[in-house]
Amino acid sequence: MARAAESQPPGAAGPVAGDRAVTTIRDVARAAGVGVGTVSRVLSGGARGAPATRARVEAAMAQLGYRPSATARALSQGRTHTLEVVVPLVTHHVYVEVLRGIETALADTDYAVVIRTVERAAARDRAFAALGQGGRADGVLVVSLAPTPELLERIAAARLPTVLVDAAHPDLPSVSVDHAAATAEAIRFLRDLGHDRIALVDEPGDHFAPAFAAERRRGFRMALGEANLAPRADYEIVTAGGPEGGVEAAAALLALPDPPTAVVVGSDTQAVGLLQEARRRGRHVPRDLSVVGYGDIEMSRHIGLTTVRVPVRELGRRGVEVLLAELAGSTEPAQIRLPTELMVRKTAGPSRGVEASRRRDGGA
Amino acid sequence: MARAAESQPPGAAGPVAGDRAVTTIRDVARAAGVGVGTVSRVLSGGARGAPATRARVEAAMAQLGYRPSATARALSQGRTHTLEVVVPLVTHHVYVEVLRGIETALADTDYAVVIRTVERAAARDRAFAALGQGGRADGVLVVSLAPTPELLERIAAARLPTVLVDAAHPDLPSVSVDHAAATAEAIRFLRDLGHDRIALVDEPGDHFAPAFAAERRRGFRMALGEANLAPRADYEIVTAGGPEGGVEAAAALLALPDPPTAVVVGSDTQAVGLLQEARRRGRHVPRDLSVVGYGDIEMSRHIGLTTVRVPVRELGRRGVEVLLAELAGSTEPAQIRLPTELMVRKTAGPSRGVEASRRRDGGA
DNA sequence: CGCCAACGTGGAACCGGTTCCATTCTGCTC
DNA sequence: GAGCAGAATGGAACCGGTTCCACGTTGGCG
Repeated sequence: MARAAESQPPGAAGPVAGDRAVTTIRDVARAAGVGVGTVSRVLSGGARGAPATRARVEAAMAQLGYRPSATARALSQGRTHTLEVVVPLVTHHVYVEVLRGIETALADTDYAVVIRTVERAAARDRAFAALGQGGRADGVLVVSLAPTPELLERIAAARLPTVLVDAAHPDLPSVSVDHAAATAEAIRFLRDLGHDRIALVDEPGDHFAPAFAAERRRGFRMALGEANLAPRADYEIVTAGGPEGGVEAAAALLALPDPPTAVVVGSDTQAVGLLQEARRRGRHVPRDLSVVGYGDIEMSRHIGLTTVRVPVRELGRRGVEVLLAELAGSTEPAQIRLPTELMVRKTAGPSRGVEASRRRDGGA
Repeated sequence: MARAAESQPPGAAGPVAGDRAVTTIRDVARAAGVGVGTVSRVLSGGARGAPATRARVEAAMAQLGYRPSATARALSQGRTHTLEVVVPLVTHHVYVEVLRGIETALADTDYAVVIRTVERAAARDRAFAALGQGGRADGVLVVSLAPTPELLERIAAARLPTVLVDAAHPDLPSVSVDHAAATAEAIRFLRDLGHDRIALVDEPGDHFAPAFAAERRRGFRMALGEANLAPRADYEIVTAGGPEGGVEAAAALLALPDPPTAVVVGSDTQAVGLLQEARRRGRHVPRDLSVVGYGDIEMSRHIGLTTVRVPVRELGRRGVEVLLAELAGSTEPAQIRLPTELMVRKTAGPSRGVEASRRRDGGA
C-alpha cells in the first residue's frame, strides 16, 4: 500500500484501481500497519488474536481487494487442496454420473477438482505419465480404469493417496460394484421366470476398461452353470456400444434356428436398439423376448426397460469420502463394494414355455 | 537437500529409497555437481547448454526420480498452466459434450483443467465467489451460463481472461450458437412443408441458463411472424425436461380442439417422450404430427428424429482456441457464432392439408 | 509491588521452482 | 601469446504465502 499509494495520486488508490500488480500479503500488512505473520493468522481464520487488530487487517484486505494466492499457499503448505480425477474420455453415462457424485461430495469442502481424461486409443502413455504429476494434487481418484500393472506402477511412482472408483485391486482402496454378481442376479431372475435360452450381449472390452464386460460374462456363465444350462457360443454376442450394436445383436440372435427367449444386455443404450429391432421383426416384448439392460440410464425408466441399476453417483460420492479419509490420515485402506439393484419393469416376463405349461396345468 | 543428504548415510540415497522428502532441484544440482540455474535450464528444455552438462543433469534427475513441482513452477512463473471450466452441475448432453471438446483441444498442450460446477438452486454465491480464485488458473471458460450482471462482476473481479461458451455478451469473447435463428429455421422448414399450426415445447429457463429457452421462443415467434401466422398461447408449452415433460406436452397439445400439426421441441429428450405419447394416442408420426427436436443427441439419429444439430463439441474446442489465443496475447476479443444444422430425418413430413391438395391437383 | 505466565505480535526463514546478473571458461583473431 | 567476444555456468533474489521463534506487553496472583 505504501508503495502504491505513494506513487499514485491518493484518489486513484481505490479498491478497484487499475494497477496491474496483484496485492500481496505484504501490501496488506503494510496497509494495516501490522506484520505479515499477523495477516496470515487472520487469513487462516482459526487462530486467535486481538479483535481490534483482526478488524484492522480485514478492513485493509477489503480496501485493497486482496485475494490470497492459492499457488503460494499450496507451495508453503505442501498441500494443494486439489483432487485429481482420472477418467476415460468417453461420453458414457457412468463417467458423467460419477463426476456428478464427486462434485456433490466436494461441494462443502474447499477442494478443487482437476480432470485428467485418458483417451482410449491414443497417447495412453502420456496420459498415465502425467498422473499425479509433481504435486498438482493431494490425491487421485481413478475412475473406471482397469488396474493394469502399468497403471499401478504409475500410481506407486506418484506417491499420492489414490482411490479406485468402479474398479478394484487388493493393494489399493476402492469403491466398486460387483458386475459379475449383478449379471448373475439378472440371469437368476430370468431363470426363475422359466427361461432356459438366455443370451448375453455386451460391448467389447478395450485396453482401458476391459474388466466390466469380462466380469459380466463371468457372472453370466457362473449363473448358467448354477442353473445347469450349458453355455453356447452363439448366445454370447460382442458388438458395438450404442443402439446400433443392439440392432446388430438382435439381428444375429433372432436369425438363429433356436433364438433365445431372453437377453441380458451389457448397456442400456444397446438394449434400446435391441428392443427396437426385435419389435421391428415382429417380436413382442416381453411375450416373445425378455430383455434386461444394464446401467439404468434416464431413458430406461421412461421406456420401461427392466435393468440392473448401478449406483454410479454413489460411486463418486463414496470415492471422495474414502480419499478424504485417507488424506486425513485414516490408515486401513477401505475396499467398498456397493450393491446393485435389479429394476423390474416391463421388458422381462415369464417364458412362453412356462406360461404354456401353466396353462396346461390349469393355471395357478 | 544439504540437510537431508548430510544426515543420511550416502548409500541410502537410491532412486527409490524410502525417504519421505521430495527431491528438489537443489538435490539434482548437487548430485550432478552443477548449480540450480543449470538444472532449471535443462528442465525448461529450450535453452542451450553444453551437451555433456545436460547429460549429467539428466542422468542425475533419472537417478533420483526427480519430478518438478508444478506448484513451485506456477508460483515463480506466475502462470499455472491450468484452465478453469465453470459449468452447470447438470447431466445434460450439452455440458458433457462441451467438456469433451475442451479436453480434445487441450490434449496436445500441457494445460490442466479444473472443473468448477455451479449447482442450480443452492450456494450460487459461493460458486461465483470462487470463480478464478487467487491464481488457481490462467484463464476461465464459462459454459452455458447466462451472463448476469452478478457473473460479469465476478469475472471482472477475477481479472482473468475469460471466454463465454454457449453464451454471449458484448463485453466478452465468446463462442456461441444462435438459438433463435436455429429455431426459426426449424419453423420455416415446417412452414415449407405446409404446416400452419405449429407449436413450441420447451424447458423452463432458470436463473443460470435462462437464455436458451427464451431465445428459442424469440426465434419461434419471429418465424411465425414472417409466415404471417398469429402466435397462440396454447401452442407454447413450458414443461419439465426429459421424456416425462414431453409426455405431458403431448397430452396437453393433442387434447386441444384444434391440435397442432407440427411441434418444435426444445430438447431431444423431451421429443422422445412427446413422440411416444403421440403414438400411444394413435397419432402417426409424421403423417398426423411432425416433430422437430433440438440438440441431436446420439439417440436421435437412431430413432430417426428430425432435429437441430448443435455443434456442442465444437463449442468446447473453439472456446479453448479463443482462450489460448487470448492468453498468448491476442488483442481483439473474438465473438464467434457457430452454425447449427437441421438434420432432416423421419419425424417431420408434409402437412396433410398439403398432401390432400396435391392429390386433388393430380399428384405432381 | 514484583514476578511470571500467557498472549499478541513482528519478521526471518522456508516451500521449490525461475530469472538474471556476475563470473568463469572457451576458442578465436590479430 | 595477448585480448576479447560469446557461451556456459553458479547462485542470490524472488514469487506469495506459512510457520516458528523471539520479543514485548499485559494482567493476575502472591
